[in-house]
Parts: sequence; structure tokens; C-alpha cells
Amino acid sequence: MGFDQLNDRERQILKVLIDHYVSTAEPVGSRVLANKFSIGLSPATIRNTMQDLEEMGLIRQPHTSAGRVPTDDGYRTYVDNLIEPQTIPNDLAKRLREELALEHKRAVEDIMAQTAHILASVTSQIGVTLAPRFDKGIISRIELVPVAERRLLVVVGIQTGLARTVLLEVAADADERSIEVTQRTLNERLAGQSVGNLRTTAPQMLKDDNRADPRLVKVFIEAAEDLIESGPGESLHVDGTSNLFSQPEFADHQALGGVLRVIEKRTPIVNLLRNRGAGEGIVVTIGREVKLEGAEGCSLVSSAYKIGQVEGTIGILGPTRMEYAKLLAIIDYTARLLAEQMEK
Amino acid sequence: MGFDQLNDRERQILKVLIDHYVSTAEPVGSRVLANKFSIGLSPATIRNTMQDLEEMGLIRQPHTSAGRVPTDDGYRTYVDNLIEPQTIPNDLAKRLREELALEHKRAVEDIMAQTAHILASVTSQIGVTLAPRFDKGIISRIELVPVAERRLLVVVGIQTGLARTVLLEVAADADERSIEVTQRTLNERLAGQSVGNLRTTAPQMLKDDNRADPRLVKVFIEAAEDLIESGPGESLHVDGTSNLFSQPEFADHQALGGVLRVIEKRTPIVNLLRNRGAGEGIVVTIGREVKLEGAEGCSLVSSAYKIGQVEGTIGILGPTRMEYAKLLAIIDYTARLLAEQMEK
DNA sequence: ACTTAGCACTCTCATGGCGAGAGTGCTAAC
DNA sequence: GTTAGCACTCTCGCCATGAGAGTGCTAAGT
Repeated sequence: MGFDQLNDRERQILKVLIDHYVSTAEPVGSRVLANKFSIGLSPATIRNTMQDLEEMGLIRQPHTSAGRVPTDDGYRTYVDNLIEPQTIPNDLAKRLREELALEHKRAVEDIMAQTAHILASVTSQIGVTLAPRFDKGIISRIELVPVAERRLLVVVGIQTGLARTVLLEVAADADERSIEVTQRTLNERLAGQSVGNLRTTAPQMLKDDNRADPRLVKVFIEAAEDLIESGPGESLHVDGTSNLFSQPEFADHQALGGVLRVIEKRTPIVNLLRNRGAGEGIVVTIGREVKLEGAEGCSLVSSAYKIGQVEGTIGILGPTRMEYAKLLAIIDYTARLLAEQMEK
Repeated sequence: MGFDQLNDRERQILKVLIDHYVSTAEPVGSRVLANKFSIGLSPATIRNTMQDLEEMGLIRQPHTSAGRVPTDDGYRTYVDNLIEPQTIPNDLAKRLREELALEHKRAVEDIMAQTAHILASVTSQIGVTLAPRFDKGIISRIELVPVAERRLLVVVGIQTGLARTVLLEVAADADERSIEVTQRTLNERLAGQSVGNLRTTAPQMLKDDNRADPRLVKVFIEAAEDLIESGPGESLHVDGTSNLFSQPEFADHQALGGVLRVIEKRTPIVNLLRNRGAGEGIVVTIGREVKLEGAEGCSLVSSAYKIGQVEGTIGILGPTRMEYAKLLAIIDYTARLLAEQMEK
């Protein structure tokens, strides 16, 4: 809304101001802005405009005799209206492609960890990744593998070729024969179902069956939840937290501690990534919009990625003073890359 | 060696000094020490003794007019000679037992993460755990589970009931029949071998076989390394790093950053836990003995735990100024608890 | 010979004053 | 509508100051 009220000069000044502030981390005054305009415009004029911008809540002064810094709202209009889409340079694209190349077709967990790592090292921010949510996946096959006495490994494969496993404790007297029968039944009846529906539909689907071992079926159904998400925040990977140390906004011990603490809790971050606006693709969450206690000074640039029916999220977390245009491009490229790599 | 040269009074003073310093984090002067001795001994006398201790390199003064603080060597003699073994209080034992109870017999990864978490929250330090090293494990069974076209999940179970899985990419035309035959062969020939020997012995063991699919065998052998350790530092879990924020020694931005950075690299920590002295059981590594760049001010109390033939490590990492006696007791109890829980 | 009181000395740390520098807002001129 | 000029405000680094803490040494006491 604020944006419509902005005239050309105000937009221009806001943009240049933010650009400058992002790269220096210092409040920017009218003098330096005047210099950055090749078009002649005196500091005094710029001061007037800055006053207007301040009244609109887009910038503010840390104290009377300092320059201006953007507010959350300022960043918001900047991101939504003032930056133009950017493509990432070729060498960076190449680097991402190489580092994310899955020579050894590794486990999903490894890929997610690696992605977080790359994001962090490429951006010098915090890289976060959320593994694909299994619940939308369509079951293609189920295997019950006895790994030791009383222990059964359940392997559920979904259509895109991803698989997840859960270890079960079973009654001692489940013999190979009944395991095999149960497995066949599970496959016959549940293949084609989505994993998320397992818990509700599986009991009905298997109700009138009399071949499968009912105890095995029972523990299998109970395990369905672990399939969707194993452990609290298990599917979250975070890397590059130590990059915060080079950011001047986290020179303050308090601020730094708050962020690290909330990251360590994991669940808040998982929720943030899950509920980050309804947007399908890229979403930028700025400052207080990131509703995490302790991370008020942070922004998140995130994107969903899709592998067949299942979907995950990757993101970059850092101080609100970040290079949004560049990070948007990186996140976009990486999300596509990740989906592409995992598809095949 | 230094210890033999210490007389009773020196030992006594060193012990009380460290005890006091550990709880206050402030250099301790002759005055307060005099008060802590119920036995009358004047500050001046204590000063003399402190000078001796300083000459021996066991304590030092941060600056001329400050009290004394222990050196790494001081902590060393303290830990080796001055503390008496401690048993943990009942309520703490109970808490550990409850939080570590494996109701849902979960995956090893979850257990390790949970253990690190408990250690951290119980001690307010950093909890670190290293999953059991698979290489010493004796293979009890091998399963090859097709999860999708061209993708094969290898499940290797070892004698204690632990299992690990690796996902393999295989040639498109490996049919169910040849997978089954290969699986049977692998079991026949490799059961009873240790996982660590797989890479060297497996080729010989399988050389004269003509039933198993040689391509499957080949990728299986190549996957052996991933079985022992999947990904760099995958088996390491760290929790409670944000506890460092409440420690006065890490009020300094530099110091804090150094530690967090080295933790984030993971491999140095893994090596530390692997090579922490030849000791089988509990080991205390103090200050500079922890050969990590950036973690010079840290100590590690660690213990191995054993599940059948395989062995892992758990530990507590924190500033050298830590409650060694208490942490030793906690680590000891937790290591036993963990082994006990995972055995069954 | 060991212990202790007394004392001068040193170093840290918190405090407050001071001046330079930066950037503003306002007014008056263009 | 724009700009030069100027008084004003606030931060920040610097320095001096003084209280406080703890030491080492010397000389006296047991």
C-alpha cells in the first residue's frame, strides 16, 4: 500500500539507500546518497525526501545525528517493488552444480545436509533445508526386512524412487512365512495410497483380510507416523551458523545468543519453513515477520522444491540486511537444481 | 610428575582454589582461601604457598593485582589426583533413565541425538555423541531390497541387532531373481565377517562364485565404506552449543566464534572423540590437550560405550572451568545406561 | 624455621569530562 | 521546488582520576 504513495524520487532514494546500507552496514546519510546519484541532487533535497520516507515508516534513524537505516517495512517494499530479478553468474552456477552433483547416489539425508552446506558457504549466511515431506508420496512398494530377532525394518518406497525406513520391534514369534504373507498383503492393498493417508485408510483397507499377521499390521500402522517424520526436526538441516559471527548486527552477544538458541531448538525453524506464507515458490520473510523469539533481526529467503508429489523447502537465513536480489537468484537456482538432481 | 613434589598444604590449597574458581569464575585471592579453611591459616601464609604453586605452573595470575586461576596443568593434577569419585544423585539418575528410555525402539540416530540432548541439558554444557562404529561389528545378515527401478537398499544387520542401510544405484536389468541369488550368496559367504574387513576380504570370499550377479557384488563391495561411516561426520551429534552463551569465558566474541566454527566443521570433533587417548573408559582432555584450533579454552569429558563388539563415544564439551567430578559421574552413568539400553 | 602483620606497590575497572566528527532540521536565499 | 548555511544534537574515542583488590616483601612474633 505504501508503495503507491511513493513518487519516483522517493523510490529511487529508498533503493539506493538500501543498496548502500546492505553493503556497508552503516547508517547512510544524505551526503553519501548525493554522491551516489550521478544526477545532481543536493544533500539538502535528499534530506527532505528522507524525512518523508521516515514518516512513512520505511526508514529510521538509530539516533539523532546518524544517517538512516531501512525498517522492516522498508525492506518489504524494496523486495516487493524495487529489485529486479537477477540471474546468477555462470561460475556460481557451475560451482553449485558441481558441489551438488550426486556422483555417489547418496541418502536423502546426505543430500539435504550437503545442500545446506553449499547454501551457507556460497552466501555466507545460514543454509537451511527441509527434507521432502513424505506424506504426499504415493506408495509404490513396501518391504518388511527382518534384521535381527524381533526387529523388523520397514522399507517404504514411493513413486519417485525415494524410500524411507523405520525400525520396528515385533513379537518374538513372527516367523519368516507370516512376514512374507503380510508383506504381500500390504503391497496389494496399500500400493497407490499416499503415505499421509496411511494412518486413516490403512485400517479399513486391511480390515477384511485374514492372511496377514494382525500384530504385524498393527505395529506397521503405528509406525506410519514415523515414516512421515522421523523424530522432531529430524528432517531439518542447518549449516553455516558460524557465519553469523562476521555479521556486524550480531556483534551483540544477546542478539547472537537468541538466534543460536532458537536454531538449536529446531522445531521453531521447521515450523517457519513449513508455514512461510502460502506461496508455492520463493518467499521472502523479513524481520518481525519471522515470528521467532530471538530472531527478530533475521530474514529468510526460502523456496519449495518438488520431487514428484513430495515437497520440501530450502532457505537462507541471515540478518535482515542481506542481499535479497542475489539470494533470491541463488535460492531459485538451487531449488531447481535440487529437484532436477533428485528426480532422476 | 609435578604431583609428587606437592606437599599436603599445597594439594589442599590447589584443590580448594580450583573448587572455588570453578564455581565463581573469578580469580581467587589469598583472603577468600583463608576464609575457606576452617583451620586457621593466614592470607600471608597462603600467599607463600600460592607463589610456589605458580612457580610449578599449576596456577597463574591474569594480571599483577588479581587472584590466581588454575592453568591447564593445574586442572590436570586436580583431575588426576585431587578429586574423589562421585556418584550421581538419585533424582538425576532417575531423570537420565527416563529421558533415555527407548519406549519406541527408535533408530540409532535418534537415540544418539537424544543422548546428546540430555547430556547438554543436564550439564548445561555441550553434549556430543558418536554413533557406534560399525566396522567391528560381525555381520549376521545381509538383505538386498529393491525400492524402485535401479535402486537397491542394502541392509546389513550385525550381531547385536543393530542395522545400517545404504542405498545403491544398480544397472537397470538386475532382475528379482538375480538379486535373490546374490543376496543368498552374500549371506552364505560373508555372515560372520566383520564389517570393517568387508572391503578387503569380500572380493576373495566371492571370487570363485559363479551364481551371484557380479555387477551387484561389485557395487555392494564399493558400498562397504559407506556402511562403516555414512558421510563425513554423519554419526556425530552435538547439542547444547547455545549453553556456551551463559559461560563467562565465552563472553568474548572471538573465543565463542572459534569454538562454534570448529564444532560446525564436525570432522575435527569426530577425530577428537576417536583419538582421545588410548583409554577404554572415561578420559578427560583438558584445554590445550584438546588440539582444536579455536577450542583452546575447552575441556572434554568423554567415555566409550560398547554394544557387543561395536563401540561409540559420548562426551561433554565445555570450558576448562568445569565441574569435573560431577561430569565424570554423569558421563560414566550415561555411557553405561546407553550401552544397557541398546544391548537389549 | 615457620608464620603472620603491616605496608607499599601495581594493576584493573568504572566514572566522568572533553572534543572531534557526523548528520540532521530549519531558515533564508535562489 | 531546490539549495546553501548554520546551529543543534548525539555518538564515540580518549584521557585522567580514584576506588578497590590483591600481591610481594620485610620485619616481627612464636
